[in-house]
Amino acid sequence: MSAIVPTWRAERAYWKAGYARVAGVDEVGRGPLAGPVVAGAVVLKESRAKWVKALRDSKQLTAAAREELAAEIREHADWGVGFASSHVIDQLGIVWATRFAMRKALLSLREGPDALIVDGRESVQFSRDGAPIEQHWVIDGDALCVSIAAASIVAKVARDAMMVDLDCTFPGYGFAENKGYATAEHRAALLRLGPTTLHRLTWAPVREAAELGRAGAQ
DNA sequence: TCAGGCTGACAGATTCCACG
DNA sequence: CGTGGAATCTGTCAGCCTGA
Repeated sequence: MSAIVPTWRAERAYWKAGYARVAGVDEVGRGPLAGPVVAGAVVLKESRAKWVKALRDSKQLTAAAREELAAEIREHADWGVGFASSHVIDQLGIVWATRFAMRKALLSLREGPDALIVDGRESVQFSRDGAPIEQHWVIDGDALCVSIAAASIVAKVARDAMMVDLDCTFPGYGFAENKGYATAEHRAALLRLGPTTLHRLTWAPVREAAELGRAGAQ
């Protein structure tokens, strides 16, 4: 992994153009077999520019560093998270569920944003009070853009906490460790215990486990 | 000309291995 | 021990190609 450091370039361009509240948006939890997809939205202040040193792609941070940064973001920035359950993912598909979670994250901000910097490839137009919001999509944005990196950290920490809680509700799958991802242990538990309401039934490994469970029961 | 299929690029993440 | 790269898994989408 090259040492790419996120920059304020996109935010500064918007600030210069008169957009005061620029929200970075990112989602986590697209790949797992179980659990929700979670989106984060963060509006950073220009005065917090020192964060550029600490903020990186959430995947490149240790869990402790993520927790620490998430606490700082929650204290000093306007932030929100949105969820789309596994049921919504099965109903809408992962892409629309992701957009649904992003919309909820934006709605949970204290104030509506003037402009958005969104991780990914342009796929949807977000709006505020019925009017389209100025938006800029950045591929690999969590590694390139500070606001998106902050949003990815908030979303990741929120989702991890949720999966730890759900580990108590659905013991035996190791959600606290695997966060719903298809580790060998999780796959083995899926075959042994069958899918729960947390599992994405449209995902092939989950569907196969459900079918094997049904065949075994017959 | 148009519909359908294929391919590659993109998103999320984990695991394993090599290297400094 | 920490870091980085490759391979792996999931799904969506845009663009190109092919055949009717």
